[in-house]
Amino acid sequence: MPEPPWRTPRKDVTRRSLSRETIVDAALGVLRADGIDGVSMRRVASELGTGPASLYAHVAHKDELLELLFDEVAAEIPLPEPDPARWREQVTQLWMDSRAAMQRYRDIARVALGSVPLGPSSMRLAEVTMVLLRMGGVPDQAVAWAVDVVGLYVSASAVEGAIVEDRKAGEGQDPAHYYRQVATYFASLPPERFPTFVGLLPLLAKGDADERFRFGLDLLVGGLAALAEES
Amino acid sequence: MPEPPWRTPRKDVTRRSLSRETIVDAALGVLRADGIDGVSMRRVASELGTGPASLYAHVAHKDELLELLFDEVAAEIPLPEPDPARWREQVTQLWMDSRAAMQRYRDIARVALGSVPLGPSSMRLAEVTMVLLRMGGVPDQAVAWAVDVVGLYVSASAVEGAIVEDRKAGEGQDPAHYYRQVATYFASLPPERFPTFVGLLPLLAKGDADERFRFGLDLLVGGLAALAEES
DNA sequence: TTCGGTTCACGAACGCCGTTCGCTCCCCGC
DNA sequence: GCGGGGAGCGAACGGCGTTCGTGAACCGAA
Repeated sequence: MPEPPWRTPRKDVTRRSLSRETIVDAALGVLRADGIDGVSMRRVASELGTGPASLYAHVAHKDELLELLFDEVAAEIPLPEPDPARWREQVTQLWMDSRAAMQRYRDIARVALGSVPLGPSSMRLAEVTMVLLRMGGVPDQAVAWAVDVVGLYVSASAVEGAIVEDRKAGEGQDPAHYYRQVATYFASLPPERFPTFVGLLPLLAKGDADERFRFGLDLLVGGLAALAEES
Repeated sequence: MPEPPWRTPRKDVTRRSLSRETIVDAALGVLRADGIDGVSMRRVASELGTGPASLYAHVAHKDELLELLFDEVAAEIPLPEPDPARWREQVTQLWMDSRAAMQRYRDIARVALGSVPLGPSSMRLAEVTMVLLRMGGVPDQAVAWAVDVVGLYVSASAVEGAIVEDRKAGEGQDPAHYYRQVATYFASLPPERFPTFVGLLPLLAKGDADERFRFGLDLLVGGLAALAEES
């Protein structure tokens, strides 16, 4: 039913429609579609049919929005019911799940590396991690530091994964193109200057991102287990 | 000696004055002064008395400039003369030196996490790392993956260090202000929801950045050494 | 020595960005 | 019924990376 033309047109959008929640939801959508660089105040606002200024009533600045976003992702990480007999398996799984959750949201991990995550879900994650490690007999000081160290490793790995994923999809259409480029570069290296590197080339490319992540994770968890035993 | 006013004024800057080297030098200066966010094409150009367009004759885009910058920093990392008897000590030192070099240039480490460093100095670093690990008897596949994993950890730790450093210096003048803020937040956490976290609070704050970095590094190197022995 | 071509320098502009200002208008409590 | 506070938002500020087109400087050939 069209309005008579002499009526002053009213916005059909219900007023008071914005909220932290709707904003974060919209931002999550943009994040999934275009990655963290796509998440601009303007873009999120236009997704909600408004301008960037409107967001500032609900969010102090972009960084705050990004932290809310990260915590939303952290909320998706499944937390285990701590079982003393399987602590090692459980921490490993928890951290693999953390990385997987970040990977699902492109390069959201960059947020974690650009600030100390202090949201409720991030804190719960830290709490559960500590419980598991303590249960395994890891010394308290090591527990405290391990949360930090492993968080760093998991986030960094997720960031790297997102970059490679983007590079594969970027500009060209052939996902293998990026690998071929790097492989060509490596193959062109002077063997007399980089003998070991060139010698290990086939092994460098081996394994997918998950395997390589798992390798580092096992080193860290193994080290923590060793600390637990010697104490 | 002033010019007669009827002469068309000439630029007193010698033409052909720009080069990759002068640009990278200027950018390094900005980096030290204002961190990576201060390094904009405009800022670097104005440091050289010109406009941003002039840089594009020597550098394809900003990312390329940042990679050149990173490699310059990597060149400052002292490389050891490999000694089989001291391989473990030497890798540890090498990685601590890597982190220190990045720390000297604020948040340059963000560049390493935002791309795979392939510059000559970065490659030399990888080569030497591999030589040391192989010398220690670490299995080849582990050597190949370890370069990646440890690089991630070192860079991530440097990024985190730079953030904390910036937060300490940021806006307020009191460096302790930031710590007090975080401590207050932690102290306000409900102990019934985060019992372990709150219980370990004193230990979380313990140790400076170097000690905490060293902790994670020892976990990784220890894990690699264990792999070396069992093979 | 002159002349053409190539290369570098660079002013101006395009289309983004985060954030602020100030105005309008709605909703809630009185 | 009404006043005040807060949400919504158009416009603007100052910054960004990058491109385009113009012009000056240099170099080799004629």
